[in-house]
Amino acid sequence: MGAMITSTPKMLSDSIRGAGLKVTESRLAVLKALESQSHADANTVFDSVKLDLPGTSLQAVYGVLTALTSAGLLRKIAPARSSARYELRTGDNHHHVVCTRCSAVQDVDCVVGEAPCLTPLHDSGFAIHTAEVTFWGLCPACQLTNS
Amino acid sequence: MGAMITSTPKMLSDSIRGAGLKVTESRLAVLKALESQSHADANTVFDSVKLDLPGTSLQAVYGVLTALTSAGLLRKIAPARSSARYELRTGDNHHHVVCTRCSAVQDVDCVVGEAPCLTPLHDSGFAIHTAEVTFWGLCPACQLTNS
DNA sequence: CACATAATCTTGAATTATTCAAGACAATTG
DNA sequence: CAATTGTCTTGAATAATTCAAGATTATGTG
Repeated sequence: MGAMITSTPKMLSDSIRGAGLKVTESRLAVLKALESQSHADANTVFDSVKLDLPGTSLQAVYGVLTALTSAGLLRKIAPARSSARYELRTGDNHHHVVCTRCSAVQDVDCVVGEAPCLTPLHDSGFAIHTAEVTFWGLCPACQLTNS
Repeated sequence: MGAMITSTPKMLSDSIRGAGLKVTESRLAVLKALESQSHADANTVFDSVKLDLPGTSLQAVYGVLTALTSAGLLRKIAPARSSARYELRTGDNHHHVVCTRCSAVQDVDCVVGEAPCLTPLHDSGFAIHTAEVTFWGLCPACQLTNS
């Protein structure tokens, strides 16, 4: 579960280049950060990136996250009440559980396997391209806290 | 679809009181606004409310929306890239389609009837109380616009 | 119905996440 | 290695939302 991917720099470079983007230190660092810590928000990614590249600005991280997201390398999730989170786009079909209290995010596989809820609708008039399922609840740690 | 509800002031008052809250002009006005325009954000609700109660502040609207939401009278939805939207809690089980371009929101019934995707999971360790499905796509109007 | 009390609203300001803009700099192409 | 275009840095702006203090009001009680 949440198996940590450990890509080589070359693999990361290739995926960035393959998406038609220039390969930069910042982009490599952001991908690396998200490999070790999925569902991180911009600020958390920023903190990780700074360890390797102290000169990096928060705005650069925002730019990289936006670029990689629209290139399809990252997936952005934005649950209510918390800042946007990012994860590597693995291609598998999973959803998220978000803690109502501390905003912790965890992956969950689709309960029903083939994701029937995600079947595109044709009667709405919308041209649907994505579906997203978010579960809300209390994470194990917050269940132990009273009130 | 999206059948407009037209409650009497008495009905609205009763539901507020029934939720253990004081009945105020602002709260009645917010509920009334959301009856005629579902999925409105705080600012839109504010504009509607001002028509009846010119002295109302935006902060009051935020307060009312928060109070009514935690009392269970409203449901708050917060799709990525757009501000939070509110709708009357009707008790039925429906989801939302959000336009990727203009952020329009529309209700959709659960594709599979009994909402299997919403079955609480027990293996995640989370105490799940809510599930939310959001579809993303282009609304009919935006499909006509060229990129 | 007047009062007390606690909830609610108003006004004004602060926060947080995120985006914009202009110029400096760096990655790819040839 | 020079040209080009994309990307990053710095500095500031925006938008949504929240906080705080005092004024006001809804509601239960006498």
